[in-house]
Amino acid sequence: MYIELKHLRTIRAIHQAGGLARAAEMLNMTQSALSHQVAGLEDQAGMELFVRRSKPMRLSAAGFRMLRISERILPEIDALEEEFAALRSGKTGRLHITLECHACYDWLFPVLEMFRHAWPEVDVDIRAGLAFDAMPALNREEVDLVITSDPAAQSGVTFNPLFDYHPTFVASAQNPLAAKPFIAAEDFRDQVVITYPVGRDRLDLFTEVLTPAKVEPRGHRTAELTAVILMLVGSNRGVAVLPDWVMREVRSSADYVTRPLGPDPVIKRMYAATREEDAARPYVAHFLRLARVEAVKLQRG
Amino acid sequence: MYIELKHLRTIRAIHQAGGLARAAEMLNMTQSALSHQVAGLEDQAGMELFVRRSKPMRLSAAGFRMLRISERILPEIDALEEEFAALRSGKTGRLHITLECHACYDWLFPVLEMFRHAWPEVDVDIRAGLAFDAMPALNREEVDLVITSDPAAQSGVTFNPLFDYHPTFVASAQNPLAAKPFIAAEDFRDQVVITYPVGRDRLDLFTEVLTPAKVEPRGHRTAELTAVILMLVGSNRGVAVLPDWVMREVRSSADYVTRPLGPDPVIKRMYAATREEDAARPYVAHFLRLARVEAVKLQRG
DNA sequence: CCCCAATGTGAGACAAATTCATAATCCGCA
DNA sequence: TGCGGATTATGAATTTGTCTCACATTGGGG
Repeated sequence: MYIELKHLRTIRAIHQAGGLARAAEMLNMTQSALSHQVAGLEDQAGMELFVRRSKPMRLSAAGFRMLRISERILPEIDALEEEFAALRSGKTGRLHITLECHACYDWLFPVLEMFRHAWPEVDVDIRAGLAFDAMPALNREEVDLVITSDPAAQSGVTFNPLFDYHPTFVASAQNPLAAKPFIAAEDFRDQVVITYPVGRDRLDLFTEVLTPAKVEPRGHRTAELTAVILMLVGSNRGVAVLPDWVMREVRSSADYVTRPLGPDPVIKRMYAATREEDAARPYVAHFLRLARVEAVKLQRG
Repeated sequence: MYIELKHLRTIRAIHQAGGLARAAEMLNMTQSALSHQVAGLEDQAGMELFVRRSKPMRLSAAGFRMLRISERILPEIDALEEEFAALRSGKTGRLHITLECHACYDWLFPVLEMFRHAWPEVDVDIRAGLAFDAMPALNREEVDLVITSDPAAQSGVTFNPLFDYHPTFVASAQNPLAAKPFIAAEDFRDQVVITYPVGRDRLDLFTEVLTPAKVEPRGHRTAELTAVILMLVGSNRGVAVLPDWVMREVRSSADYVTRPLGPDPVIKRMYAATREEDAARPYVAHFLRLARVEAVKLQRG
């Protein structure tokens, strides 16, 4: 027995219109077509859905059950169609974000807060756990936006610059390196470095400084949270390299020193990668604008 | 845009099977057919419901929304189909009852109580208010069973006998008529009669006694409830004619007297009218059996 | 880079839905 | 009770849609 939505619409229309002929008009078809359709439906259902003893035909008991189902289901379908219309017009959609930049959580949350307020219909989420190969996930539409500082050119993907930052050295004021005006690769040889627990290829300290100079630090420990890293640094259990804007609170503290990486200061750029098709969506554009503004605020302290 | 259940089933199948080819197999069609169908659906939706960048194709964000709707709606349809199967096999159905016999409420409720226990799936109801032309309503399938003592032969309707009863005179022990062994039409000429508030053509007192004898009682007042009628009779405000079994509690009371209508005692038969097609339904047959058993119990007191 | 598996495409076959024309019913009214 | 209008049913022809077959195309893994 193959009920279709067409049948539910028919049942509802005949009930509402109070007769087959009027219902046919309502559904933009001939009375004959509807009559054939009803006959087919009753044949499939194996019972009469209408009472024909009286002339404008009416629903039978079984027909009423079907009507009740119709009245529950058809509005849901209508809602789906509306939702699709909204999707097409760009008023709604999905924005699932993943970060390759571990420190960026601090900066992302306020952005998302503002965004959700402006686009309540958009399905926002942060997808942790697949940060390792974010770009393929972007391609497969598992996520819609990747925060990354590594713009590996790729067809179909747009890298939208967000802001520039300096990977910056931070240490306890007690640390001997506090005496130096800038920090070079060699300086890390007898230091314990503290990083996020991710691969070296995704840590500025390694990609920009240590790996090119082939320097191995004395020790390496990891911490999930930026605040924990700074705490460990503050108690001189190690040193770290973090984006400059992460240290906005620490810079004014007497317990810490921050130093540029040198001799030439390293400058990196953070990007929001999106699929090309999505870049045109209004809410994506709005997210990027919000992100840039928020980043500027952060850097100014 | 015309979404159909077919499409919802397709979306669900492709998601479950994890690919179009396997889904096609699951739905008993060729891969090609499903491909065409999906293309048509996406065309109608005006957007891609699947991501084809990866090889076994997966749902896109929009596709997932449709999947969620599918998972809400399809089980309801399955439930409807099961319900229809039950209707066909006679395990379930509707039993809307109307009474032409006003006194029968007292007797019907215990029957319905037992019936609901035995057939919980059957939609039972008592339809008041249309008692005036119950038989046409039976024909139009507005009700499914009519309790009546007037078997007006009619095509398509079966009258199932339930029990015989005597319309019986009841009066206060103070009433002069208490002295008579039986009550005749003439005896009512100086009495106030108390009846249910329905037309005379549906009151045994009139149809069987007064109207044939062309006797008009001194007065006529009405009451909705049997208990109220008996109360009024008890305080000698009038006399009444009710089915014998209604008086089971009153007969043993010293305040009342009950007398047959005479000289020849009137015997009437109560019927349950059903449409012929319905008489075969198992739950209808069961209801009739219960009704007869209960009636016997009542008459024995 | 090639091959396998998965998906897309186009033409023709087939099935289903629709229409047109007309018949059969029912309803109300005189 | 019979008549006219309204309502539904039916049958054949036609249109529309869906499926299949055969083959092209495209990713992904070795």
